Amino acid sequence: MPNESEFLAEYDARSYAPVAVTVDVVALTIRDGQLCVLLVERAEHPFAGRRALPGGFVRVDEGPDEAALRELGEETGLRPGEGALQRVHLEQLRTYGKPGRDPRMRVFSIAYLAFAPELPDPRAGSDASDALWVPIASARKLAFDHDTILADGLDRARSKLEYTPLATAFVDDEFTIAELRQVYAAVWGEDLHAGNFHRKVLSVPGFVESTGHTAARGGERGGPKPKLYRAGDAKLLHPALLRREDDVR
Amino acid sequence: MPNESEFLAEYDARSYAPVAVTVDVVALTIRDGQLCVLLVERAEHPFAGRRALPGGFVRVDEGPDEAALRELGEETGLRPGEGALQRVHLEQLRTYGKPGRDPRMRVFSIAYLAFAPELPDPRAGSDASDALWVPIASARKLAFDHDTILADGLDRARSKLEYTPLATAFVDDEFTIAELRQVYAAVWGEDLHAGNFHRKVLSVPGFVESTGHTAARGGERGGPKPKLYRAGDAKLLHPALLRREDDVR
DNA sequence: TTAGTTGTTCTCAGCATGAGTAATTCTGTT
DNA sequence: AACAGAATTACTCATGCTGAGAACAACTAA
Repeated sequence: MPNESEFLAEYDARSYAPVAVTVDVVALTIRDGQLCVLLVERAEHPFAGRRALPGGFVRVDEGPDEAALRELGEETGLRPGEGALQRVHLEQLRTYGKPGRDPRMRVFSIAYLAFAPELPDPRAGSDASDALWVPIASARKLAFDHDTILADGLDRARSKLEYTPLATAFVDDEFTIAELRQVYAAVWGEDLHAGNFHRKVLSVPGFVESTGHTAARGGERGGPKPKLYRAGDAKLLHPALLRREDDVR
Repeated sequence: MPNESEFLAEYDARSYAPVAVTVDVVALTIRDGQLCVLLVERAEHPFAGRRALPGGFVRVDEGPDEAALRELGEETGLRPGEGALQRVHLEQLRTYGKPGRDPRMRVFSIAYLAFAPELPDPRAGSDASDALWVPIASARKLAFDHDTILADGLDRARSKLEYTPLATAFVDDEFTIAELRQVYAAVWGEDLHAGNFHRKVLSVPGFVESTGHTAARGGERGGPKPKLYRAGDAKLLHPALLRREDDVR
């Protein structure tokens, strides 16, 4: 059996194949009741002028998770550890690595999915000035294979709402049941029965807990002052909040 | 704006960081009612003598999916396109890339999950002679971070049985309801109520379809000759076949 | 004040589930 | 040849969850 140093030598030889590993982030938020994704306009070749998911190289000293959070912070203009950025939920989606997906060289892209409450517009004049929130209906013809990545991310987001309390990542710390319902409506693209949703949310253990507070005022067009809730400690919803069969398609 | 060739030059400079991309496969099958995973014994440094998930480098001319299928074929001794290997279901699990997870260099490993019907033992004397099926209870202390990858794979497999017809990937082309039930029992590690399972499987549209045939003989210890079914065309089970809440934990 | 909207709670029928029972058909053994 | 044990399949029944609709009160905008 060869010794360890011989193996390391063989390794180094193989490793010099020109391979890059990047992260791309599908960052979702809800603005004005619409599900939106964070996109950047590419200034560089290839696909200059086209929109793309924010992303970049994974540095030698960081893991993919850290790289994704860093990229998200850079593009939104929020500092890591800064308020709103701490509330985002980040999870790995999947990795895309077919030969030819980047015309420059072999690139493996680890895609991430981020759920954020309503964030401020990326700061003008900063590095992030080219980033913007785009309603998903308008997010088409993206650079590289980012259309596919976005579609996969939306699929994942829609099904995660069913069996996890992730909808709470889209709203503020204190929220009303109606706000939570609007998250489901925006992500699933369908209206939900207000009464049944109310009953369901309150009956699933650990989904939400009461704050005892009441909102300062009712809805814009009327209605009583709703009660306020915060996220519970459940990681999984039991029983789940399932979509209607026709919508799953 | 710089032109494209200037960008390509900048790219080449960055790309020579010593980075490798591999695939690792969590291949599951059921043998004698036990859920088993395919493992190889490492002959080389590091972790020589320890067991590990089968895997290897993604070649320059292939995508990650192809690489995973090729590795699985090499380790099981089955040729691609050869009978049993065509029936395996293969899906990407997630990518592991924390610095230091491989002591030699920076390695990103794209993990795959494979579901296979009972496969023959890897051929002795072939390249795959060091591979073997191990009951998951005995698959511990694996090389690298493969314990984590295996655990993630099992989580995924268990929850996929709930809402997809993937259990049919563990059985032969024609199977009985009882065989299907034993798949669930083995993967979830709990016994299921035979009557309710029967009713449920037949009531979910597209899960199984009748072949009209009947098994040649009853169970080993008695019982009538069961009817035979084949997998239906559903990709998702509606309504899902949910685990009891206590088991999800 | 009025009209319209919304939060919240009920009611009710339908469906799915978990648990148990029973008829029937086998296999292996006495 | 008979028997015991076991497995498939089909039931029943009580319970709980769901979707749909209705009711009521609280509130906003006009």
